[in-house]
Amino acid sequence: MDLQLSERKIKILQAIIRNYLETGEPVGSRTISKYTDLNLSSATIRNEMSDLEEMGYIVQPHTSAGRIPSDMGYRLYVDTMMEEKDRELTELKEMMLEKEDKVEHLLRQVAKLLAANTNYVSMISAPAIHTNKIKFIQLSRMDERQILAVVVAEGNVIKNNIISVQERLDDETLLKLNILLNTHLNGLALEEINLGMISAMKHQAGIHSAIVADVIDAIAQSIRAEEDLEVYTSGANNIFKYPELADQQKASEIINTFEENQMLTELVQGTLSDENSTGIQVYIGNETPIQAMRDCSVVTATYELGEGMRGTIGIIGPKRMDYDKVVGALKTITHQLDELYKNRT
Amino acid sequence: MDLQLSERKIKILQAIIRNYLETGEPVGSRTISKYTDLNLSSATIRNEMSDLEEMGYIVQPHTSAGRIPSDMGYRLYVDTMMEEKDRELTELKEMMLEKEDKVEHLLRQVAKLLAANTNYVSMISAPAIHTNKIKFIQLSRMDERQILAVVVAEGNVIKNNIISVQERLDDETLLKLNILLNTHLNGLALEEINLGMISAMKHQAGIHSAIVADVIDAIAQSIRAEEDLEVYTSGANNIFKYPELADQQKASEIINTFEENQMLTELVQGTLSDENSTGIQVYIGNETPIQAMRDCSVVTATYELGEGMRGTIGIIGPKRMDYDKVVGALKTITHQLDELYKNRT
DNA sequence: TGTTAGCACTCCATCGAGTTGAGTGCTAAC
DNA sequence: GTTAGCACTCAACTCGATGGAGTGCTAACA
Repeated sequence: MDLQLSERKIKILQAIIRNYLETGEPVGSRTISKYTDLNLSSATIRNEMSDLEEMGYIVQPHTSAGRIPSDMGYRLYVDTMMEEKDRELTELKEMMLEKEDKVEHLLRQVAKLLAANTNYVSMISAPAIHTNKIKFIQLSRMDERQILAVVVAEGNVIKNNIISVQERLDDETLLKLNILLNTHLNGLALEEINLGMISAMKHQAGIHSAIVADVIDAIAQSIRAEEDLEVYTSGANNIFKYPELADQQKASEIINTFEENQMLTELVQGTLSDENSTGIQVYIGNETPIQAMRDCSVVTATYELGEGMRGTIGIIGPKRMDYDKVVGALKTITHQLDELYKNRT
Repeated sequence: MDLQLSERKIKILQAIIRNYLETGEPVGSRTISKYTDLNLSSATIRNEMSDLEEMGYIVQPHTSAGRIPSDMGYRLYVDTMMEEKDRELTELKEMMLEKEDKVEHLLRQVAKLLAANTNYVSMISAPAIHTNKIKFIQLSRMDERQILAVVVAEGNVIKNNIISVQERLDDETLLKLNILLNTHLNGLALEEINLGMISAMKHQAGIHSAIVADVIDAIAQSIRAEEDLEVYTSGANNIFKYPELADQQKASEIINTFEENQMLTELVQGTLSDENSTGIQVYIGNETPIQAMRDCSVVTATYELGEGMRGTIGIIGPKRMDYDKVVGALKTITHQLDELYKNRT
């Protein structure tokens, strides 16, 4: 048997997958024979299907049932046969015109929209601040022993931090510290802050060097706290629309995973670190790093809100999800998010 | 038939409910006859049960099945027969010692803990800021046309707000505005800010009165934005542990409700506005304002984090939830949250 | 040599009949 | 007022029969 896929085999495989994506039912040889332009009898199709099964692209749930795509089959489909559908998400455009000024709200809205449009579950991670530049820092005194540090980063991401200090601070000192911090740190990405700078600042702060240390610690910490980054999900109940995911065992597991968004961050990290051409990644079944989602497929994309502010947006659905549509939708949406930022500045 | 419940009927009803809460199965006359100290034959129990059914406290899922409590039966139980179990939530104490400084994180933790301990779904609303006093306001300039307003309220609740202004502001003016706002507004609850004050401030601001208006608008808006208050839920997948809630239709509906936390706020509002003695409210089945939860019971409690900062904490579970335990746990937890605040200040 | 028709075979899904067991309501006796 | 006894009901389960979709194989055909 030739291990190479003939043209005809590809056509048949494609037909099988397309059909299965639509119906969710195993597809038999007669269906293919009838609804393709191949003009082959079901018997011939059967032979070919037998080959395809042996090659590992399709499987039979049981003898005397039709075939369904294997993970490998889906993979081939996604890699080589997909035809993206460009879906217009007009609602998104409208929504964005409203200029949600809270990034968080915007993202939630996007997630919601995406879930509603695709009938899958959507997730979206807030853009990671640590790739981002500090716009300014503002220290204010709250009371005797506490000061409030506000860090504003490029893209108007705001972090608040309450710092407890040992010594009392008068207004003048606070002002000086403010200036000191801002002159040194403004415009820097958070990774760019190094020990040399810190010690220089400490030196300049003189007797207040302890506070500088505290403040920088707090800033660093507030950044690190962001490491377990927020991930919003939407449309979790959509999984009930797909019988293969809707049984209690699986549904419970999946829902739980969404709640423990800890796990989702793994996915996000994976997507962010990966630098492939399109920025879109597809995890089929067991390819996903999340055990609970072995019966799902996950499609993720990276969006950018300008200068290094990157987040991840993703769709989780059954393995038989409409990849064409999903990839198209994700592309559209990331593109529109990019646009949004451009218009904003 | 006497409409008054005899001592014996009460005992039987109580036994039925207790048993049903434990097993989740309809309970028959023989069970009661055996496992109570009433020493009555099953036939007698049957007669009594027949009465109880006629009175509406119990129902039969079908002829030839045992009885289960009706909403009315549960109601009677909760109102008069419950024996709170004081559960020690030691983990909570430990956790609180760590002094999570972000209120949000603390609340999420509490929700998680509560869900894990009860095996029901928990929800918790962030404390409403609008019952709260302004500690200070800090305006900083971000760039030409934008200023950042940080409002810190009693209890260290922090709101950020980016305000776009028409005119350019120099540092001096900003400083003046800062002082102006703080002298007028510090220590006030947000409802206490009235038009008189605002016009006074505008007057003092002179040519910058437009900005004062902008700022106050923004503050008011940031407060109003808080109206659709955050509600965190945890343990959603616990509903799958109760067959009466685990079927697709219902589970989907319930999960969806959690996501649209819009709905939950209704519940929260209801609890917050109600001023009954214990602060604990029990909604059984159809009593709940949320249609999707007609097969659930919801128990809510109000917690306080000092001076007017109140939020709601709640448990959602099947109607046959262990009310004794849940009410106990909620009391413990709200009490400990109160304690926490005391130790903090 | 590739394609097709035909046929036996497999296996799931569905349906109905029969069985079981828990539980009731009623009646008559205590 | 309480209890024993009995007929009755009904959901849940088991079991076998039936039907249909689909396959694999073989033999014939172009």
